Amino acid sequence: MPRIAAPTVKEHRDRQHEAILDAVGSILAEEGYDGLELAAVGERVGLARTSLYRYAHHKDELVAQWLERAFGPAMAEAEAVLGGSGPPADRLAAWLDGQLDFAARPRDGAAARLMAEFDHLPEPIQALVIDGHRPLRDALAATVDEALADRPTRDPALVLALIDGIAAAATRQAAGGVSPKLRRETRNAVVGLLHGGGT
Amino acid sequence: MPRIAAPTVKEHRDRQHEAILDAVGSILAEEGYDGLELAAVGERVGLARTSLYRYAHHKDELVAQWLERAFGPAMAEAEAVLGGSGPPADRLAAWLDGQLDFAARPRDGAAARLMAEFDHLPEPIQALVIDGHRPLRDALAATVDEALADRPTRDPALVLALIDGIAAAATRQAAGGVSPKLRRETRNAVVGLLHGGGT
DNA sequence: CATCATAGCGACGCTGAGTTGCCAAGTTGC
DNA sequence: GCAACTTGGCAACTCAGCGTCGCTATGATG
Repeated sequence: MPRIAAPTVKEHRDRQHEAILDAVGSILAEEGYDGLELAAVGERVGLARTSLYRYAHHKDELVAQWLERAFGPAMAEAEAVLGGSGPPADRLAAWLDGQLDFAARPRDGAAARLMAEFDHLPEPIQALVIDGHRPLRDALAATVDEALADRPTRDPALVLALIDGIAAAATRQAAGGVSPKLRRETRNAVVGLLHGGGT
Repeated sequence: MPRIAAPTVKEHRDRQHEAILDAVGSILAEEGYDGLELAAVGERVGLARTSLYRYAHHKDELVAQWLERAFGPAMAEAEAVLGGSGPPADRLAAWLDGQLDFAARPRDGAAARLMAEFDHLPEPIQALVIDGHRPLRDALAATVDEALADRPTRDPALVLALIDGIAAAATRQAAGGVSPKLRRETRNAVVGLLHGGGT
């Protein structure tokens, strides 16, 4: 155990782990997923590339850990917003507002970017993350169901998919900053999607 | 020039090229972009892996060629639809209809899948293809501008981005078949996005 | 028929992920 | 306080996949 810079080994390990995930995040923000190389991660932390395998079994696991750390709190909050009280359309709009804020926070730029590109990530990562997302997906679906409860001709699953598309597009836009216009257009788009609709 | 199975060399080359792009397409459909390996492409065509470099400088160029072949006609048609006559909202709806039909054609499943995820493809591919897409993007933007011409408070760029998101989400849904409901929900979503809006 | 152009291929080099065995430095039990 | 144990770190290795190079065989060209 060479070079320990913390009171205890356990603590040292925690710090290193944090530093590694920080490096992963910043590289993801700068280079994107395809530009993420373990050698670069190690270099930023001051570790040999192979030492990273003490903290994760695979490169993708490192990314998954980082996603968990980055998304965990925001997802919990989003779930709370969706599960709150008030008209479902308002809750959805509030959720979207939160998404935009999250995407706009510079520190979480990488997170937002990956969220927007989720479909393109390698299968294993999707699989690793999808479980963490399930509660949020369920909350979203439930809220859309509720919003459309008295509109039997609407198709909640499709509406949910379209809201998803809007949210993804808006999130991408928000990476460059959240303007009032963006907030308004997005909110109107979602609310319109719920209220508009067919016969 | 060993083993030629066509009247002329030129023709032989064309056939090989077609066969290679076919192989690229089928592998893309089966394995996705990340699962595309030149060795597999070569094997399907009956060529050594390295021989593929006679037809493209890089792996990504092969993908770009395939995209061009796959999207070219559909893009031209989409451009024509958008540039047609009638209310701009109707033209956008018609364009979306075409997108859904295209995505639902089994033979073009891989193309539709990649189109839906275009934004998430690796940078080099985007760069290679983006030029081919520009006319369509321009036509889309122009149509949205036209649709919002008498609504000075709206933001055409943002609306376009959101329509994009809806189109992508709908295209993904359409890969599993186009139901009347999907068609209706999608159309309403886009039209609502144009007509709804702020103050 | 001599020359040229080029499809195809095998050998090679490079990069980046993952494995293995060793060492050094904390931790633990007596 | 020392011996046994644990574990972070690392260098050397393997492996997969992309791209390059030089040669050969064969069709085109005059």
